[in-house]
Amino acid sequence: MSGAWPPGHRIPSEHELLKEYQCSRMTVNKALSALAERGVIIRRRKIGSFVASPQIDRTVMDIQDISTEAALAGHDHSYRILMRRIETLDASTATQLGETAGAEILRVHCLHVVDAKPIALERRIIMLAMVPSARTESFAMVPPGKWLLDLVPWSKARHVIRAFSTDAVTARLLETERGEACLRLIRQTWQNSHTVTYVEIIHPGDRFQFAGDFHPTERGVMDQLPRRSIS
Amino acid sequence: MSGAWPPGHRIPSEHELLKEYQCSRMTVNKALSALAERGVIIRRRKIGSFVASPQIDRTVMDIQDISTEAALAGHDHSYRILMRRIETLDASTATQLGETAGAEILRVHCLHVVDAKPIALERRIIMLAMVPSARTESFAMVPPGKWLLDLVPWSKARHVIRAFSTDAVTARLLETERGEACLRLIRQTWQNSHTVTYVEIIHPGDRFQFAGDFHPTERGVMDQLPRRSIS
DNA sequence: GATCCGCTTTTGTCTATACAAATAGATACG
DNA sequence: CGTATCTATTTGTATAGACAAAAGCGGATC
Repeated sequence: MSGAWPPGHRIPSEHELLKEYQCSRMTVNKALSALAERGVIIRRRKIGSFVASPQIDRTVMDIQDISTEAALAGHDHSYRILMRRIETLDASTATQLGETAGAEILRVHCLHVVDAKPIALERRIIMLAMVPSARTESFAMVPPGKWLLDLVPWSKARHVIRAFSTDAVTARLLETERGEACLRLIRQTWQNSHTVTYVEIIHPGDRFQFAGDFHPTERGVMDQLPRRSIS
Repeated sequence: MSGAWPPGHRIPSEHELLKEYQCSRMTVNKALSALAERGVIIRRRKIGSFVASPQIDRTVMDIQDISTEAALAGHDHSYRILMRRIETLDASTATQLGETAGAEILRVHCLHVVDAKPIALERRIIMLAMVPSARTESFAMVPPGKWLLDLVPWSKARHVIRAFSTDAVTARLLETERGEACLRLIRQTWQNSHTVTYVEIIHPGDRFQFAGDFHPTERGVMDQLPRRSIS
């Protein structure tokens, strides 16, 4: 990490390292495997281990549930259910989600308020086949995001972040100017290749950002600190 | 991952698993440690291992160099250097970067064009103390992002994604409407706690998004596929 | 000269064993 | 009853040894 060995430089073999550090091969191997997993080095049998080119900037972003996040940051969070309706999936939305039309869904719209300011507008679709208990849940006590995370395990998630100019309705709800730049986070969550939920969360651009740190060396690539902060 | 064990459920101890799977404890331990590193389970001595609550959605985003990315996607990429100037760091920028004022920097502005459409406006600061060879580099052949990645190893990076309404200058360069919502990616890269480069990349909102997938189970959390796509 | 075979190096993975660290629960003690 | 100590369990980490898999290299064979 000092940069003394440039990308492509061959690092000592396990055998050389175990002599240098006076430890067993398993120990050296574990360390090098961890580096390889983090993409710091590349290893090939018979060839050796090489410093990887950091061509690809990987960053780990924690995109948390809003209520949890606000609580962690010591902010006051509340929310209001704007809409809650059981529908069947129309053809175009079904295609978008990769599901079949006609499936029963629960549509929930929800406005999140932190420190008396609207911070997010959440538009969510919950597949009732995957989450039957949502049918009778009012979300009066627990917001839908948190409720789902606590209850339904998921095996795959996809996040997309886009920019978005507010339309009149969104601007009014978020108490911003119409046309204001917003961040739009789209998340689809699956369990065994079935969609569990699809959610669009719109954040006012002047009050929100997503952040991620990447430190290849520090213990636990996944154990990094702050990701998304309320500004 | 099937969901049969809900979050908080205690999974069998290493000793029970090695009996079940007829393998050594090291093998079981390696598997469980890998799951713990990915955040699928939580392990505590004497207590046991438990299915983690997937409260925190982690997503890995590859935020690549634009030219590399365009090449991968089979798009035609070109760029134009708009400005290239050696300056000294003023007080407010120095504070922003966490560096000391007066340091020599190279400021480079660059417009990236993919398939004849402007796709990104890059405003970059390179710390000349960390990258002395940048002083004589014209960036005529290789864009600054790629040039830096190939040459200078980094040990830490921070990414911030924000929404941004274009001002008149930016809108003209990106050939969009003024006030159009844009994605603004800010990246600061360090080498041993010294800033190497700071860059702001502004993407037109209608042509860009950031995406990330997360599959906790699949081999290599870091080996996932596409992150940022040109739409 | 081309192809195949075997040798060597290096990583990948497993086993069996050992001891350390954390800590819940039981026990002893004041 | 409260506190300290002991014990058992479970994870964390290390060692030494073994064999497998990939792949470069050299030599034998045709």
